[in-house]
Amino acid sequence: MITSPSSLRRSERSRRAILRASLDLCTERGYGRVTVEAIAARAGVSKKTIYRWWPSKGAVLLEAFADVLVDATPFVDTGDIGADLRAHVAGAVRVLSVPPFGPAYAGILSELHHDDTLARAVREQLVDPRVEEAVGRLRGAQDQGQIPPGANLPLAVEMLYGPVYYRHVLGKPVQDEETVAALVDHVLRALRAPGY
Amino acid sequence: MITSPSSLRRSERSRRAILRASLDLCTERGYGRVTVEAIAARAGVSKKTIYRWWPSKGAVLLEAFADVLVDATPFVDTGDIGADLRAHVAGAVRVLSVPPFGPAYAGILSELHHDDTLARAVREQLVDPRVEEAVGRLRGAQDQGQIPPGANLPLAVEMLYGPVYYRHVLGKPVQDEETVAALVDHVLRALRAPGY
Amino acid sequence: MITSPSSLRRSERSRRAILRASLDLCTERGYGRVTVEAIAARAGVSKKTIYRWWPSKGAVLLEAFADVLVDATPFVDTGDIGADLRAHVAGAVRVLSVPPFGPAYAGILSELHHDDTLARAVREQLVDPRVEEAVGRLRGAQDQGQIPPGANLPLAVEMLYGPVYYRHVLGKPVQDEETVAALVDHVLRALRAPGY
Amino acid sequence: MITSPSSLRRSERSRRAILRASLDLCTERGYGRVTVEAIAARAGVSKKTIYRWWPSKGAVLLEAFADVLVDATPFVDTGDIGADLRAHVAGAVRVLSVPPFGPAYAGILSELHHDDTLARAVREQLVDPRVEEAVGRLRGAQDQGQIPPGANLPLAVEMLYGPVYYRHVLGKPVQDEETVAALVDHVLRALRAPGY
DNA sequence: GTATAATCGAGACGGTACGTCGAGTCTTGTG
DNA sequence: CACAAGACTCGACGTACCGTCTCGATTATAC
Repeated sequence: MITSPSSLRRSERSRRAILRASLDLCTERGYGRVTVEAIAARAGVSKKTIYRWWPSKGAVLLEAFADVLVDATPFVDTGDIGADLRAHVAGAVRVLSVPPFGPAYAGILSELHHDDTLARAVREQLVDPRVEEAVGRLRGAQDQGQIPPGANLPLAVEMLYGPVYYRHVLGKPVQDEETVAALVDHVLRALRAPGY
Repeated sequence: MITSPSSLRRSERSRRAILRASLDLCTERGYGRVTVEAIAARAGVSKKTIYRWWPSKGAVLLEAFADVLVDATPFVDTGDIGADLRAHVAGAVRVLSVPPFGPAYAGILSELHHDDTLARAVREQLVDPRVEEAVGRLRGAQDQGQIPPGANLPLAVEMLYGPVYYRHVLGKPVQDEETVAALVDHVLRALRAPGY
Repeated sequence: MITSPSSLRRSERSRRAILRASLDLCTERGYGRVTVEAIAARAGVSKKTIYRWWPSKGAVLLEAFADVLVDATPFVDTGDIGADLRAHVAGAVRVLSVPPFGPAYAGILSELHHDDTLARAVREQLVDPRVEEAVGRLRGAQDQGQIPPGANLPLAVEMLYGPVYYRHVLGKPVQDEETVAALVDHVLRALRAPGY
Repeated sequence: MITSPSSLRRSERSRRAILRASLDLCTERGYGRVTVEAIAARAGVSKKTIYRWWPSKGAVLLEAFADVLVDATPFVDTGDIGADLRAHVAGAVRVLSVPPFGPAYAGILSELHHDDTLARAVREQLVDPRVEEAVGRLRGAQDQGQIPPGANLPLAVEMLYGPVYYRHVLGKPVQDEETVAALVDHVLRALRAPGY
């Protein structure tokens, strides 16, 4: 976690109340109206306690959000690379379409441009692991001959996630499975097309 | 425009000073530290004048940003769809890599999730026109037989812009022409691959 | 009047609308919430027109108020100095107890301490004439032997008006005729008591 | 006090700095040009702290003013009611003629007509105690036979304070001891004259 | 009867201050 | 010593009026 002041005296009770309150407030008012003061009041916690363990409200919500996303985007190898990619992306899309997670993540993303610490945390804890898993799965498919050698796998993953983020940020989130399927289909087609 | 009180009495002098000041401040301090107060002070203008014509600082910066982007992403038909798409996307990427436009646009995007008016303005003034032009150019290529009939052109455009936004939002903007070229190449390959 | 830019082209229509609007607003909202902008809007008049003819909102209300007060505090000589003083003071008290005049006058008084022009206008147009009339009437009574020679008549008048202002300013205005009568009675008794 | 959030955690340091700054600004600029912002800046205090403990700038200045006035108008019984009243009123007159207290009090009075809370505070903290003391002292003199039984003592006190307020509000403050002496003399004469 | 010049409505402008909000820090007293 | 409570400084918010300043569009004499 981003936390760190190293202490075992930390109150688990307070931590849970804070994460819970921040998600509740996000549901009720939307990310933009969540404030550290409101979280503290709702959780029955001192502002100081929040600042002691998290650097910003974005970090609080990131922690509250991360577990959910990790659970929702498992990565398995069924042998069918298309099915596996569809399941993976569909998991993310599904989480983002269930309040408060979609708005919360949009809110977190909105802080990245002025909060480098948070940006690094998001990349290291959320994005990179998922990208690497996806690249790894693609590489497995490549080894099995389902994808030509020399294919630009990182770019492929960006073509997969890119539209999801693009539409989420612009407020027209991807909602349906068909779009996910079409996306995966096109990416795989690009990789398999002649030209490498 | 987002503006509204519709008046011919509006001071062009003030308008220009405001747009200029907002871009300058964005360069000097970054989007997050630009405030309406600072814009007003820098432009030698009262806050009321800003609030009279724009609903938020995001709207001010959007207007300041829009002209530049429009100029930078022309759309021509050279007969070579690949070259045309590369030129178009590269124009956008180039603008976003020149301060203050990259940070400014990241900042604007960061406000969309809590400012629906601004979100609509961005879509209607910046995103949709560009997307439609790109779709139109692809349709032209389709008519000439360079792309199979039945190809999912809107999805293709999202696969083009998606990664650019994705990386811009995550703070790793696309900077080089090779990435743009590879992106366009993959998208076209997906469209042309058998399967439609 | 305080006015003056010397012109016969002045619109009587506007003048009346302004005075009317200012009294109406004073009734509805209280003096403190009357603003030049509101008067202009209510009267269907440009702010510039108000500023052309009056230096401040206090001056506008003074003009609206002055006529009323002058009519309400006539000064006659019935031969009975006590009755005359009672009638005079009671007239003022009566005006001040009818909205909007009481609050309006309290409001005007409240501006005197930071508006010397207005303070002079109030003294010269409202206070001094009334004081002088009262002193004159007392002097007449003195000539008739109802008051000893050498009595401090100006002080007597201040003892008459003083409590009225005192209570008006402190928000406990004199309302009843008995208080006025007692006041006049005591003042006359002071003047007639041995000691001069 | 007017204050209210009732706390022992209140910073005495800030409170003193605020009262001091408000009086200083009143001296330098006059009551009308004192603003909450200026008080905060001068006192090195945030506006929030001022608004936390006082409802308005008038309340701040009232508190700053009250101590001084209380000290300046002691009430003693020397056995000579005339001398005692003269000393009492002269004390108030003297305070009001020393900047910044005269202008400050005029300014406070000017807010009473649109600030009921402040009006009540002025009456309860400043005016009523002084009036009651004066009435009490007169009653003592009455008991000793210096004043006839049945005399209207509250009215007498208003005849004493009334002219002081009247002239203060109209910008011609009582300055000299002779006027005070004459005032007291007339009031006592009224009380002692036959007729009760 | 027209010039012609000031006044009119409307309302944008640069300002100053308002009173509120939230950030992040600091202090006090309790368990 | 972490905690809750909450006061503190700071800086920005968005609003309200101020008094000044163009703008045409009426007027209403003075030619």
